[in-house]
Amino acid sequence: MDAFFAAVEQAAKPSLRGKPVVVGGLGGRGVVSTASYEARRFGVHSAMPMAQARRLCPNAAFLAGRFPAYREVSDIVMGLLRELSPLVEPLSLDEAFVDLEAGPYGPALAAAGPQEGAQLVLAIAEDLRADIEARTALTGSVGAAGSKLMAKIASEQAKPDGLVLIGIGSERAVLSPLPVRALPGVGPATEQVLRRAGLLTVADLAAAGEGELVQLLGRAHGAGLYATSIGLDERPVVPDRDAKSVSVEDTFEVDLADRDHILHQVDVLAARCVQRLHTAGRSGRTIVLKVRRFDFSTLTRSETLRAPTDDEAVIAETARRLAAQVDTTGGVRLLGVGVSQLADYTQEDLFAQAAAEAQAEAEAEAQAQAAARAEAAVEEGETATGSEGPPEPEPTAVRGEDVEPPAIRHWRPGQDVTHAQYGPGWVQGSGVGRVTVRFETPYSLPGRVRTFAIDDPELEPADPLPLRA
DNA sequence: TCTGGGGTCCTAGGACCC
DNA sequence: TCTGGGGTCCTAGGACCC
Repeated sequence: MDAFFAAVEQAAKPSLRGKPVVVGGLGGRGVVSTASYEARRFGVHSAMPMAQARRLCPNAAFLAGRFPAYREVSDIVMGLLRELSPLVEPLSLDEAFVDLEAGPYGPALAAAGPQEGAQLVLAIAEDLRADIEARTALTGSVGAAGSKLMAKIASEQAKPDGLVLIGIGSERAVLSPLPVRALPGVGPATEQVLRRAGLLTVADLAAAGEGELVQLLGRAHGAGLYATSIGLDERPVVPDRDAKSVSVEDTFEVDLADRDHILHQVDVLAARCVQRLHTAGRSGRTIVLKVRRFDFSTLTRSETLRAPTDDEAVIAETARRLAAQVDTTGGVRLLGVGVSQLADYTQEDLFAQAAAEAQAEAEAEAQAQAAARAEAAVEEGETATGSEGPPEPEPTAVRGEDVEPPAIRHWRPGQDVTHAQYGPGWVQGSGVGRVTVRFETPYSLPGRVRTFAIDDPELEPADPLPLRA
């Protein structure tokens, strides 16, 4: 999808169509998620600090993201892709690989010669783009080719609102003149290494040979990049990848200096992480704490438990223990809590959990016996919570902590609202006790603006409207 | 007004084991 | 007695992607 978040905003908000729109973190430390093409003309791009974006393009609309709305659109688009094949591999909310040969067009594609095959693929892709536009009011771009690698490159060339097919056999001709940076997996660091070795284009990489690239970049990266440079990519399209980790993190508006403050935030993050873990129905063995200090130096500390857990108390306690190990003098800019080594069950799966704990205990006992000769294990702090106990892990008591008292209403730019008298609209801005709302919908003409007191009882948050009625 | 948040994969060293 | 060799797990960090 083209400039996805910004395009959703423009589709939802008629007054923003054709105008620069920047979606991202609006706080002092925010960065740009997506800039509309109008904003890109001013030099605004993803990952740029929001402050810089405001300097470059002060007249843009700066909006906080509305992820539920983006997910709704994404679901529609992914659904259209799944009509083309069961093998759909999403890369993000707005991008996916589709293996057409595995779908209803597979037999026709297999039977067709190269020319007819290409024509058929182009026809499928144009139909898809039309369907996307009809269903979402947004434009998408399609890259078609014989591998993920080339399809990705084709889609880059197709943006915005385009379609590019790279024919079988023309891979190397397309790749050769590209700068190395155009290849997936080549970021700033790799580009520098290659540039110092005099390798600027993909043709240079192919000419250098696998040996030299491995020398420069290491085993996996070097060999992978060489294969890429000659257009070799056999990776299958893999749908439904299971997540391998779950994490949450927060950058604070002001660095945290106080230890108790830091530990409290670790608790808050652990609770959010566990929430996500529960939603996913997973548990994990390794707890990771991430700390970014005042000077942007970033470190992680992790601890692997004997068995997977999704218990908030265990995860929070572990994260706090890890936090106690790091030097936070000077202040902390970001904290994160994550869980990896995920397993497929939750605490509700008592059988599975009991089995895992029994096994873990058996292993621990075996280890203890093997180590019987050695010194008394001092470090054993892990409470062996007996799985015999009353199997009643109802999620009752733990809740209270993260329930905040109803705060003063906070209106975020871009947020959907509805007014008892004026109907649906969105927050254009707020401050000094007032909130400005533009009353328009995806299907209306550009609407007009009205200002209210922030606690106006007639004004309420609302759900996003579909982009197509 | 410097630099988000959620991920993936790879490397490298040390522990530990056979 | 000069300390092989390989496999796996754990930890920490870094590059990269959207």
